[in-house]
Amino acid sequence: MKSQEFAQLLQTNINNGLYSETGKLPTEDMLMKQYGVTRYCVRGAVNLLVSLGEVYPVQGSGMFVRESKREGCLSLNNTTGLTAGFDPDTVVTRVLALDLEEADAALAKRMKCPFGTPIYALKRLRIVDGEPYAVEYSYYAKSIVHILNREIAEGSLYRYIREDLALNIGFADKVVYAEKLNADDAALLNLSEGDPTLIAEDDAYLSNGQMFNASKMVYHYQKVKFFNLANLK
Amino acid sequence: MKSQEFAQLLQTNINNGLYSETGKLPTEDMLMKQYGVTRYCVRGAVNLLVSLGEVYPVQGSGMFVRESKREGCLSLNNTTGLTAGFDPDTVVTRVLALDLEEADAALAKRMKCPFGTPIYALKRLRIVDGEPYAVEYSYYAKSIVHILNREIAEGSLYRYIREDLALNIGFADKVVYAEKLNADDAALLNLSEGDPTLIAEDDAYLSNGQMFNASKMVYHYQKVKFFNLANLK
DNA sequence: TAGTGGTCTAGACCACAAA
DNA sequence: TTGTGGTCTAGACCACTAT
Repeated sequence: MKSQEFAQLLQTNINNGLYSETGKLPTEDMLMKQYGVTRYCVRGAVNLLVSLGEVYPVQGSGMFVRESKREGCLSLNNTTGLTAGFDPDTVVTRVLALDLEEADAALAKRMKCPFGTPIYALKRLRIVDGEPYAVEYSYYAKSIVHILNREIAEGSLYRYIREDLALNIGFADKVVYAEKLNADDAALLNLSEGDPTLIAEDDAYLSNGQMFNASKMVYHYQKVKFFNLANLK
Repeated sequence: MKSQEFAQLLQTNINNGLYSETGKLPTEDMLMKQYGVTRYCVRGAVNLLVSLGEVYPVQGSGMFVRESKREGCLSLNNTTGLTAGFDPDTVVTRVLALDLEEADAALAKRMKCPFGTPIYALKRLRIVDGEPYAVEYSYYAKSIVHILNREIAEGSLYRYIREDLALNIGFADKVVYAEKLNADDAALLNLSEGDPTLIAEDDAYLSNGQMFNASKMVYHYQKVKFFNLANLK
């Protein structure tokens, strides 16, 4: 069994509360025996969970579960966009605009591509439980996401890219800040111009380092919080 | 040489632009030869840098530098509070209040400690380049941070805890959101009541899992952005 | 002192990318 | 096909915690 699979197994155990009585995982030796895996595998899996902020190891003492899932918060570490973390049934997406453009200077810089590169430009309103949740402005490189139509845009684009296009999503740079809402976005979010809004800008890359997506999410400030489990060592 | 030291060395090289020509690190074999370290050490170091978002590996191709340091943004992954990432000379801290309290029900819950536990309560105004930057409300467990006075509070508390008290800071849970400023904080930040503000709440733990600090940072929304290098795999 | 996690060695073979 | 990173084995010893 690979470290990654084993990490998934441990994660499932944690989520099922298997270790909640003591708050700690079995020792490395126990895990090796229980699951018939090597120490290499155990340590690889634990390292993954540590870097995800799920557990923390204390030398000489054990490996402890870090129970601090903030309910209803969006994770800053694992997700881009929005669908992950919500029941898909509760998310409705209204496509406000979808165009195929050729990158001008600004967009070329934003997408780190040559001038004139074809780029899909998309504007969506994300609705959760019937309430407007975020306005999303996003761009996708046509060279990677060859086909993008309204039907696809009404679903989870990340699911589409990962599963239907079979591309490996790797990492993202995020910038988060607060701003005053403009009139347009305020109207879409049922808020007033000048109200606060929480903004997240993402640059997303495939695991081979190709940038495929830039987006700006304008969140309803009363409905969205981000959480992050940081390692300060 | 330990993996961690080697990661530090590689990080320094990256920061010095040693790899900026090709954008990639030497191969594992090269690093082993150049620095006389084992593959174990190389891979441990690279894994660290990957989890920090500094590099990304592409199987069969190489290890690439992820150049996206956002100038002037605060990192969400590595830091709590503020001093890290600024030239200490440019940061001035005004202590607005410092009291030793016994935890009431709310504070006991916030600090995950028993009712009545002694807690330092601190309110500070952080000033960067002469401009108000953030209002900070923070609590420190006296059982861990035994002594806290105005003189100490005017400096970097994390430096104090790490270096003077020789404690190992481990990790933090962060929650980030936007809000309307209240009149008090607005006055301190030279903004208006009802303006947006970016809030970060941190629960910080020693590496043995003891919680020692809870804080709420009320940031000037025009001066602060957060960035985060996320791994989506 | 015993238990537990942290580091390391010296190999081997697999999976993927580029030529 | 070759080079590169990914995974793994089977050990050994070190560093820290709890008793």
